[in-house]
Amino acid sequence: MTRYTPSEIEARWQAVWERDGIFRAVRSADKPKYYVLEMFPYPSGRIHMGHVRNYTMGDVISRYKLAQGFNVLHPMGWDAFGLAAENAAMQKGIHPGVWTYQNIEDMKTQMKPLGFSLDWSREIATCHPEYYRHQQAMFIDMIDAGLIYRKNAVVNWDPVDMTVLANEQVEQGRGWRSGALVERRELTQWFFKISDYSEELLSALDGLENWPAKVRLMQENWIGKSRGLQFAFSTVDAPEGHDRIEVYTTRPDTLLGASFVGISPDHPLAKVLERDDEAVAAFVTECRKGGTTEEAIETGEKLGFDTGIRVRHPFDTAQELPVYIANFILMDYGTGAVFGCPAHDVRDFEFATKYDLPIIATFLPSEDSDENLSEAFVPAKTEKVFYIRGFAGESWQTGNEAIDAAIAFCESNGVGQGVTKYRLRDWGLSRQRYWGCPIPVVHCDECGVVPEKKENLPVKLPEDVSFDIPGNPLDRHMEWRTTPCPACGKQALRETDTMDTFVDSSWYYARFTAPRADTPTVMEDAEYWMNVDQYIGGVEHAILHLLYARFFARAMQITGHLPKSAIEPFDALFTQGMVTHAIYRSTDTGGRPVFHYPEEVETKGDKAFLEDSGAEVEIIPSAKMSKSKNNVVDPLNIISSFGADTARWFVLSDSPPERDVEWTASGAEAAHKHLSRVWNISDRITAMDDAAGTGDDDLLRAMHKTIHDVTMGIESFGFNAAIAKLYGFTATLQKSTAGKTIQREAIKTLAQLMSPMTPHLAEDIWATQGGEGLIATAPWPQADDAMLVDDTVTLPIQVNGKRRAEIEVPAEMNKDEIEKLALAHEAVIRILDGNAPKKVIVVPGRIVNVVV
RNA sequence: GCGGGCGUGAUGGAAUGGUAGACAUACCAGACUUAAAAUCUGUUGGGCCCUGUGCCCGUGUGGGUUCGAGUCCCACCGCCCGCACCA
Repeated sequence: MTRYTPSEIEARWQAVWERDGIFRAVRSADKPKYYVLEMFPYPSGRIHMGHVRNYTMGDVISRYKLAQGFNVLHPMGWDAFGLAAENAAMQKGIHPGVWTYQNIEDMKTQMKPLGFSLDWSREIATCHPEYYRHQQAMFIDMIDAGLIYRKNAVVNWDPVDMTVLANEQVEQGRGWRSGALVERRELTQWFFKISDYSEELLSALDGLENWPAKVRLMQENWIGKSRGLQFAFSTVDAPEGHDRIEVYTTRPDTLLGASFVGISPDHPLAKVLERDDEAVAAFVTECRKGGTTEEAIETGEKLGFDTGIRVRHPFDTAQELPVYIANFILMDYGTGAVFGCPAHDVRDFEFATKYDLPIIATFLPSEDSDENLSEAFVPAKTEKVFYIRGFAGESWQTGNEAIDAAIAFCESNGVGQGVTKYRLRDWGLSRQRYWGCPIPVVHCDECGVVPEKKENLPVKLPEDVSFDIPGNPLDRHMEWRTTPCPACGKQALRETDTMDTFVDSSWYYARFTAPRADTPTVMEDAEYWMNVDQYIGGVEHAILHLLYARFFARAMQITGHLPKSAIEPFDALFTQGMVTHAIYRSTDTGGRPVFHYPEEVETKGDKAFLEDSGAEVEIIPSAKMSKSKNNVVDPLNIISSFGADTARWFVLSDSPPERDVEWTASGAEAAHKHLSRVWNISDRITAMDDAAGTGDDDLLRAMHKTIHDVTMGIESFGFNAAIAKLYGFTATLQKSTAGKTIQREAIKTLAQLMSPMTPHLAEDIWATQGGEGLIATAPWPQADDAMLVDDTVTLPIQVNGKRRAEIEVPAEMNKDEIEKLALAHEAVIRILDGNAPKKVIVVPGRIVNVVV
């Protein structure tokens, strides 16, 4: 009897895999390729259970595909630029580069014991000049291709991180990392022309069948396509140059319900008025402030200022509408001006009520409805309504029909035109930070903004910087900044902004296909390895990273860095859930909450007690692992006490992969127990003598069913269900009295089926039982269809849909005979009580239903 | 507000429209043990008559489609997520 000692076998097999280089990906024309990628980590220095879960899922796929004979690419790298490194530099006085590279080393040593099937020879770090020099080269190519431009823009300024944020990085008026209230600043910034690809990025979503519908929908909403009418009101008493106000509306069918025109505080007309009128200036200033105060965001009070200017209604020039400056109108959507139709818009209704403007219904739910509305009437656009002030189409029609008719009518009468708009803005990429990829341009007094020459790349970050003063140290580094102009050779200054770190992660998947190449990519490699067949990561990247990466693949195709076939870089996407843990809380004498680490707590049933004092603590169920709540479980502790295979098995076993899984000590122990049990079975089989046993056929049938079920489970990301089947088969094998040869075949197959999840244990059993070569490269077992069908099947008999009896029949028995048998069953006869059945439904192999 | 998802035992969760609760946890009982741990075995949705190889109810609530619904359709309730003054 030997003992399962994961620490010993795991290290041993990892060494063998590394020695044989079996996970090294080499291009090969005669093998189908499979590219599996997990979202690469930020090198914080510590791996956590979320990493373990994410990379274990990828590893299951990778090992499974390898066993199926695919040429698998499964690389790993580091999303290594970012603010945390600078914060560490400020707090601890360590250079961001030193901190980052040390963290990478630390995390690698923590990841290696998990035994992932990674090709470490392709490792990349985005902060390495060998990575970012290619990013700089592509940046220059993209400027040439017109995909990047510079403009003066009002930007989101994070006053804590002292940098600009993209619109996507502002959440409810706050910086996504710092949580600080974002201010508005006007700066000259670099932008990717992602908005030019709005339609393309939207319509291509349809082709991403193997993406979660949820993610596609989130992107669709984010791109925010709308169809509407753009037209101009002519003004009365307006300042010069403003004899027209362009507006955009998605509800042109409500044009006859217009009662005011609203313009943004940032509208050009508002800016003109602001200059000459103190009251306007005061109001506009208030609005700008108001946009970012917490109170304004919460209450959302609609404020307006009557400019005194009037506009003429396009259909009836005698009708004049007032022009308000309103705080809720955004300059960067549509034209920065709207017409208000209070009857059919909740916000306009609120505004009209406040400023005593008319509320004019254009349509009603029925012909006899009251025209005087007490609240805005906003039915779904697919609902038929009755138009009392329609001007195009039928009286009874849906909103959509009316909108189409209204646009057609307006176009043919010279009132504006139908326009499609998108919510998606261009992606501002400039960041006023040190630890990022330098933007490779030079500012020359003579030549203006000039891209650096490609032969001068990389523009490397200077090493000698200090972080004792807030702001970007590059600004202060005159020696680094001063450089000859690439165009005229005169002394000029480098750009000190660096790129948003989302740029780094927008193309790393492509770099992995040729990680050491002198060019950003190599066409043959990209053509062979792209696309990523399976991408796995957190749903938190559903919009930002995945949208940027999709855009970047297109931009790289245009600039000749990716083949056309790779413009949608991720064929299949899987978004996995988090690892959660209960929180253990007590209160101190001052009534403040105290959070206890799981290892300080002993659980008994549904109660938990502190190990040292025995005091009971409150259990708060399942929350995301968080340092502030002390509900973290360190993977390293789990590996040292149970082994990597246990950690891997457990994170897959308890919940479907797309959902959160709660880490529990008992669950981890159960996983470990199970692996020991498998080990012991293998041990027992080894010690068996060769005498014939009983039930060989039953064991083989169970084995083939398990092969079938587990294979299906892995294919469909049903890892938890696959594991349940493996538990079942283990129990069967444990009790089996079959002969040694058959049991040996069964344990070897079990090891193979487990090998994607618990590769070390599987490898060891394989070797012990005389498996050929490594289990990692052994061909995946095939289920024999003939073995999946039993000779006899148990059919439940229902009467009126309720189960009443069971019969055991030969599998190939025909319907008529089954029906006869079922009707002859005593329970059925008793229930029928002499009555003839109305109908008997026989589903062969499934069920019999007798209808009375 | 708009969009989407999900509601199944004490718990995590199984279930191509076909025996609801697989598998695991927890609990309880038993074997082994001086004892404990470990290991192994067994029970566990609720109720009724406990006589069964018995009957009734049961997948958030109410309705519908179907021979048959956790699964499909409609309405409602609850929870979760995304977006949000988007014209």
